[in-house]
Amino acid sequence: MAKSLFHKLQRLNPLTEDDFATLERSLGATRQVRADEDVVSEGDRPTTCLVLTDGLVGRYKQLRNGRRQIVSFQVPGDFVDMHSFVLGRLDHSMGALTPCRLRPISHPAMQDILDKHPRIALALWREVMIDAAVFREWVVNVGQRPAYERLAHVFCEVAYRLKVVQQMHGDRFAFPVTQEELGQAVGLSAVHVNRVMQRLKADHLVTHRAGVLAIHDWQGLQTAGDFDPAYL
Amino acid sequence: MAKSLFHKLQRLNPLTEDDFATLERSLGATRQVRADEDVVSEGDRPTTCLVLTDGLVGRYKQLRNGRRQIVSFQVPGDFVDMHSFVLGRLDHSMGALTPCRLRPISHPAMQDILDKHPRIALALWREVMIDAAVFREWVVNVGQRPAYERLAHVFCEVAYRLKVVQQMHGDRFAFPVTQEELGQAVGLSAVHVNRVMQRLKADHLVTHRAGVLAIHDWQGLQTAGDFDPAYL
DNA sequence: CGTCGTCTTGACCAAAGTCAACGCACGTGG
DNA sequence: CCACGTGCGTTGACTTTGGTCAAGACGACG
Repeated sequence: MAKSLFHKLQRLNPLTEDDFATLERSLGATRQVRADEDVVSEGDRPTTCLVLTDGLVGRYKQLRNGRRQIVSFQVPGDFVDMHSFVLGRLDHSMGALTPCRLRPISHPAMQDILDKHPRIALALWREVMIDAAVFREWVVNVGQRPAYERLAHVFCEVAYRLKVVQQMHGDRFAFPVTQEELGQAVGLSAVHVNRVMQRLKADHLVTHRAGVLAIHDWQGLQTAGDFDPAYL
Repeated sequence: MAKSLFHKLQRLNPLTEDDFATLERSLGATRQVRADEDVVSEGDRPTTCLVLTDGLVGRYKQLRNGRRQIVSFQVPGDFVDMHSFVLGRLDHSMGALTPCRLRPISHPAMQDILDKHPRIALALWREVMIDAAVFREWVVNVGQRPAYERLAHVFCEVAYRLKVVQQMHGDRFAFPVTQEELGQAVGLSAVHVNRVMQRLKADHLVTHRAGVLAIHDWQGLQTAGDFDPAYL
């Protein structure tokens, strides 16, 4: 069983040995996706739900004018498309930002879990609701905060979520994302992201080098980003 | 039974007479909320879920610096806080933008419905997932679209959702929202909203007067707002 | 060693914000 | 019934934030 998934679910609703055994049985063979490839695409009608076990994926929407907006980052342990189970057709795409590994759960198997394993079901619904909370927070971030706060906030969120699944190592974590992509996540141009990153570094809050993000002043970063993890 | 709720659920997953009877029995006494009052507040731990039967409410988050972001509009027929059922504590507030009427369903009653009435349950989960899709679209809207498109897009969305619950009358619907509030929804200053509204009017797309929004060119508005209802 | 993608920098530009004043409609109280 | 206050919409002048464009540096990799 993927370790991240374990930590994640334990936090949402403690599960029994038996629950985990059930999950393990329901998970299909690992699928690998190369960086910059789509995991799923807008318009797809998947027949499975996917669990991200390794890597970083970006959920995004492509606009007609060519721009794109990343609407969330997904980290290991995330059930990455519960909507496909309920809604069928996807309204957005998900792209691998790094090489990824995912494991599917067929929709029937998912139905079975929801029907017969209430503890897992509750954990899953909690996850869905928290995802929604994350989207709301992103609306706030992009809608109201200036560039500096905006970036600080995203870093806090990702760090916090990675900590839950034990993917933070000390004050640093793997975050091999270009400034272009960062810009697409926070609604800024790559150039502006660049300048703001320099300010964040000058203020001894974070540095981003060689695909790893190091947080030098966690408290300061939270303050700068107006970050409160209550929504997570 | 509230008519909007009926139309809404029929669209999400057709229900039987019996399902509706169950719902009707589960709904508590109507609660009235005056305009500008909060329906629920951040930090609350409600013991009921609420169905909006009349009026318009804005889901919002207040920032420490005093600004606020409206993250969605809720229209009649909406189950307005399913998260309270799953998560307990609210991460945001909901304010009545107009006088509102709401009917509660206690959490135990909700549990009962989800356990024993799979058709209703499915409709509800679809609604939850569509809400999430709306949040995603708002991230896109606020993150990538210029002011003019942004406003056009929100108008399209609200119109579309009101149409579903039969609250559009011809090309117009009640939308008694100040330009200040509109700005809080799309991440613009009230002054800028004002100027853009004038352009929208000059372009014969919409007019907003006396609390009603009239759409003069539905096709044009959709194009201007880069609106595609696939996510709803 | 050269190429490609990303980061960096500078000069300039445009969208949207801010501030302040004024108009207008509505409601309240004298 | 009028005078005034209040909230909202409107306008203008000015500022700021962030966008765009273009060029150069840097670094990984074939």
